[in-house]
Amino acid sequence: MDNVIDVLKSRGLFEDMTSQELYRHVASPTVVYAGFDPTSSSLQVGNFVTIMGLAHFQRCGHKVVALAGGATGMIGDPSGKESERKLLTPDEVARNLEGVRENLSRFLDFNDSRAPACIVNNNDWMSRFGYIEFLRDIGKHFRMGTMLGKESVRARMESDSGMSYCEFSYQLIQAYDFLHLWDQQGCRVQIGGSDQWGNITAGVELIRRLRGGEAYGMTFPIICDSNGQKFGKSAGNAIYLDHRRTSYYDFYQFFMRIEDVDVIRFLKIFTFLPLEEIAELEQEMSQAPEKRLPQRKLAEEMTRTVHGADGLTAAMRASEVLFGGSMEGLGSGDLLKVFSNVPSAEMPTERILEASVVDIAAACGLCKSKSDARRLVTDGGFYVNNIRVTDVAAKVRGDMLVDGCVMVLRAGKKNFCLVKVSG
RNA sequence: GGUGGGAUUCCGGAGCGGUCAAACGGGGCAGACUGUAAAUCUGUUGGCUCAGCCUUCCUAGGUUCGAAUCCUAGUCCCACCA
Repeated sequence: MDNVIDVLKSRGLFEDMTSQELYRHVASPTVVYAGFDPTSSSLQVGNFVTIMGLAHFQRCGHKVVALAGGATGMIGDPSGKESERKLLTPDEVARNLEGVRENLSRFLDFNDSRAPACIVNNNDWMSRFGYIEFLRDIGKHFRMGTMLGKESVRARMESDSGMSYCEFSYQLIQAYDFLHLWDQQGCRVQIGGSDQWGNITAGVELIRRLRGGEAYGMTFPIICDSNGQKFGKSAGNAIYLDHRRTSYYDFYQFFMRIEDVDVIRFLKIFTFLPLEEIAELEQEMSQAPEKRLPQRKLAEEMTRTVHGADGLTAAMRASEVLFGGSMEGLGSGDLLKVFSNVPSAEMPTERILEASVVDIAAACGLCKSKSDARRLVTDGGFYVNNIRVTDVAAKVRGDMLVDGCVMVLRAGKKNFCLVKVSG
C-alpha cells in the first residue's frame, strides 16, 4: 500500500499537515473526513480537489467520510472570504444539501469492500444542541486569543467589512464536527483546502483537550491558475458538477481552454493518470503545443469522471462540430443531436421569422439584453450559422433556418446558442 | 451608550447643486494576431421603441427650476472610547 501522503505530494496535492506523525499514522488504515458546505445547489470544480483528496485516501485503503454541512451551511464559513456573506435561508440550505449529497454520491466508492465511503450531515448532531449547552460544553474549551489569531478571523478584522459573531463562531462548529466523528466513526484525520487550516486545527486541539487523543489535519493547496485566479471560474461563473448548471459541453470546454502553463499541474491534481503518462503528454506539448493534447486529455478524463461516457461523447461531438469550421452539410438532425446539451431556446415560428436578429439573440439568452446583442453585432462578434452578421437591423430570414427548424447563433469564438422552432 | 468616519454603476474608487449613465483602475465581453494558448494592441461595458427616451449613486421623505451631490429620519458597516 502506497503512503497516501507520498501520493498526494507527488501530485501537487499536499500543502501542510498538523504533525509529522500523520505520515506514520496513515501507514495503516485510518478514517478520514472532509466537509462540503451546501452553499450552492451543486458542487463546483473547485471542490473537486477535496474530492480527489478523499479518493486518493480511499485508494490507499482508508475509510473516507464526506460531510455535507447542513449545519455549517446555515452559518457560513468566513475562511477565505473577504466579506461577510448573506445567510442562506433554511430552505435554500435544505435544497442545496440535496444537490451536494447527490454530487458526492457519484464520486466516492460506497461499495469498497475494505473501506466503503459514507456521507454524513452535521445537522444530525448539531441540531441536538441548545445554545447554552453548546457554549458550556464546547465553547468553554476555546480561548479568545487562539480564535482571534486564526487567519480567517484576522484577515476579516483587518478588512473594513469586519465580521459578525455568527461567522466568528463557525470554527467551533467545525471543530465539534471533528470531535463528533472522532468519537462516532473513529475518524482521526481531517483534510481540506489550505483555507481550512484554522478550522481543522481547531478540531485537532479540541480533541486533544477533551479526549487527550490523536487527531491530524492535512491541507491541499488552493488551486489557482498562473494568473493567481482561483481555479474553477469561467467568465465569473463557477463550473458546476451538475450538468443542469454547467452543460457537458461547457464543462468539457472549460478544461479544453486551460492554459499551457497550468495544464500539466492540473492533470496531476484532477486525474488519476500515472505520472509517467503525464510526463509524456508534457513532452508532446513541448513539441506541438497547438495540438493541445494535455488539454484534450484533461477534458476527457474530467468529463468522463464527472458525467460518464455519455456525457463525454455528447461534449466531444458538440465540440467537433463547433470548432470544425463550416457548418456546410449539417442537417437539422445533426445539429439537434449535437447541440442537445448546448444552451438552447425554443420559439414559435412567428416569433422568429422577420424578428430582428438582435431580438432573438437576447431572447434566447445568448446575450443578456438587446443592448448587449447590438453591441456584439457592432463589434463584429455575432454569427448566424457561423456566418458573421454585421447589420444591427438584420432580420431572421427563412433561409437561416436549417431544414426550416433550427439555427445556430454564436457570440464570439466560443459561445453558442441553438434556437429551435417549436410547434 | 458616546464620538468620529462611511454606504456610488460587476469590484475597487473619483465625484460634493446643473456640462453625470457618473473620471480612473481591475474584471468581463468583442475584434486583430494565434494554437479553442500566452503576451500585446483596439473597441466596448445600465435598459429601451437608441442622434431620443427611461431607471440608477443604502432606504424613505424634504429643500430647489434642477440632487449622487444640500436637509431630515431610518437601516447597515467601520474605528476609537465606555
